[in-house]
Amino acid sequence: MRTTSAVGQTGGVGDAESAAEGRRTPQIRDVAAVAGVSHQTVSRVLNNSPKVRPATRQLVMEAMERLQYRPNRAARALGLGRANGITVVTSNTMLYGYASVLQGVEEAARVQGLTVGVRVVESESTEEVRATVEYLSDPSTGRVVVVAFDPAGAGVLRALPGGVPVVAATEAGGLAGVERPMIFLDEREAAADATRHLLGLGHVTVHHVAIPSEAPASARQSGWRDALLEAGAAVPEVVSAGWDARSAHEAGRRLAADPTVTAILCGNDDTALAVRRALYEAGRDVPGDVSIVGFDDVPGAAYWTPALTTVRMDFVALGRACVAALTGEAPPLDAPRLVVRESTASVTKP
Amino acid sequence: MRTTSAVGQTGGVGDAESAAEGRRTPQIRDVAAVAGVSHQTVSRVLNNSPKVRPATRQLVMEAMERLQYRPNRAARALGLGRANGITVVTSNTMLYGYASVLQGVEEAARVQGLTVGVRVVESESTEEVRATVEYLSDPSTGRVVVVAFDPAGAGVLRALPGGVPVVAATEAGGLAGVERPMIFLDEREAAADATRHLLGLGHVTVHHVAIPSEAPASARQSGWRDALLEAGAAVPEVVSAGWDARSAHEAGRRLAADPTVTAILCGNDDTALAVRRALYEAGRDVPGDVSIVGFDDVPGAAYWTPALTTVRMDFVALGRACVAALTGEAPPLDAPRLVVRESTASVTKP
DNA sequence: AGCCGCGATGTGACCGGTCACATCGACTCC
DNA sequence: GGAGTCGATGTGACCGGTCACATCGCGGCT
Repeated sequence: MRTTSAVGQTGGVGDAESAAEGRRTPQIRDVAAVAGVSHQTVSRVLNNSPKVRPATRQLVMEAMERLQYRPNRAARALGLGRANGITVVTSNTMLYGYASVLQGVEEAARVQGLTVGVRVVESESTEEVRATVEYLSDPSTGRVVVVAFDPAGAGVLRALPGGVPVVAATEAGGLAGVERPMIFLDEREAAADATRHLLGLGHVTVHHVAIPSEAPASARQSGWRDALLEAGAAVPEVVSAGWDARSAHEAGRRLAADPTVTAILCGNDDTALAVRRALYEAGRDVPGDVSIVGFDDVPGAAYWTPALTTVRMDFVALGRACVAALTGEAPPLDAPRLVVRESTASVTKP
Repeated sequence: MRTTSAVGQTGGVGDAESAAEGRRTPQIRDVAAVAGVSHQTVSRVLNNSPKVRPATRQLVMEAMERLQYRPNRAARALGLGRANGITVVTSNTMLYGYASVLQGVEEAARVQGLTVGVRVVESESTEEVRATVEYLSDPSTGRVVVVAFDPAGAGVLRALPGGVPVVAATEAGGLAGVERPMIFLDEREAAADATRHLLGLGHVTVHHVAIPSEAPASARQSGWRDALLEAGAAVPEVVSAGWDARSAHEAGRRLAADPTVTAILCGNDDTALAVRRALYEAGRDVPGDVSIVGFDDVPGAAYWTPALTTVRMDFVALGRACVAALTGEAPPLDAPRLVVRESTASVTKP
């Protein structure tokens, strides 16, 4: 790729074009020569500067088209001091919430002509966090979106040096003690709605299987608790599960063993799947014997058997909002909403 | 970020360090001054060149540590001619197979110190493909992995100029008429195994719900067909579905309406979910009345009710193999394997 | 008429790495 | 003992954009 620049050697427009049509990939100076302007004017056109006469802009655009010019992102990043792109830091790319945020970021970034990078932090270990922060400390990294739904993401957010332009997608309420722009879906009220929905069906109380959370009590959990207290219902002990199906299944088994359990609010849909399985194995029907509610509304939830009652979380919009916050003004997000389907029913027992 | 270089102004090691400890982010020339070597030697250390004496290397490393030096990826990409990273081109980031490949690429790339970019092609429209190819035509893009499971990805692969270093993750068998390195999971035999498994359970024949495929007949489909022919069973017409649950559900309804259907091989697990739902709505039990088999083995499949018999596809390994192919030698991939669970059973009807 | 202001454009240095080639010293070989 | 060789290191140009600042031309104002 080491080549010689034609600048200063071209005698005129004709020469410039023939040189540009050679093997070398054209650069702004070639475009400038063909259009009969300076390289700086070409740069201005590339950056949509308003200080270019329409006629000149047209000339430059035609030259770019003729030469099949493609801007070099690396050179731009170097000159600019930082890349014109967004790096998404996440602890996972496959789980529904995380993947959806990534999807939203990509959509929004692509529309604005920004590149998208992905960096996974596998755990909250000091070493992992340090390596990730080091990676992001390169000033040419550009803007960053940290998906801080869990300790790994939160750890990166806390350790990030001040100079890095960042927005975090967090759990509802944000992260305590972090002075960074944070955006989140507030499902607290929806969790309360779900709990009230179950109580309204005649359940004496509602149990909760919690998924990992950075805060001591997630919004899902506090919405649930408040609705129970408000209704004067007993607040059962929270059962905790991890992200994996196995631990959710184990949590489900514990609840299935207790005959007084008739309603369960699960931390997410994946958890609900495993809990439902555990209930099935214990011979308890859903929703005949036990009602369950999930969180997220994964694409297949409506096609479960029975179809899952859950809270719809628009993580894609969350991702888009993060990009908006990084490049301008973040729009307000719609609040998550309970979607009632078939996995919840009235208590049938005497 | 516009700053002045200290090169040529530093009088000695002491000066160099104090200058470097100033506000400016250090560059290799600062590290060189502190270590008492040339900037080129620092560059060699960064690139693990064997031509550096261990003692010298040690000196440079200490200087980097002391100055908290972070290499600038943009500058490196510019000098090198291309970025030291991998861009994943995919039509989706949320569907299981696509997300898994991305995960695998990220894992492998991170280990090698490569950056990972994501670019979504939403459709196979000329405009979308053109924009994506243009994006990738920037020489500073670096290496590319195209996830070509569908027409959109395949379109990009076909339109990509020759100079771009690329590897494609494709359907089994690769893409006809494409002269590019292609890597894939060959599930043909597993599809045949699944079909034989069902026939062995006493089913007269097996129906197939196909998901979108770039080839006229996917490996899943041909493995299925061959196993049927081999056993002398009738080959029913293939029912096609899209990626969305709705179309899979519709396909399921058509099959559920036919009382002779007792075994269905679904194009993937998501499809199986919707098909199972359609069977349920028609009052047909799984696996009592109808046996179903999926493809992929999504994380929750073992926790379905009934647990899904499916073919395990290691897409993460596929992603890792793509990176390996781009940076060295691609390892052989394990063949997909049928995992028998609860959704398949013997025919009980008289 | 002459001066000023301002929009449009041009000039040259600069971002922070890498590359090609020069240099230097020790060691081998005849 | 002098020339040749080779490994380790240094020097300066270069990658392709952007930035700060200079310049140019033209209309309005006194």
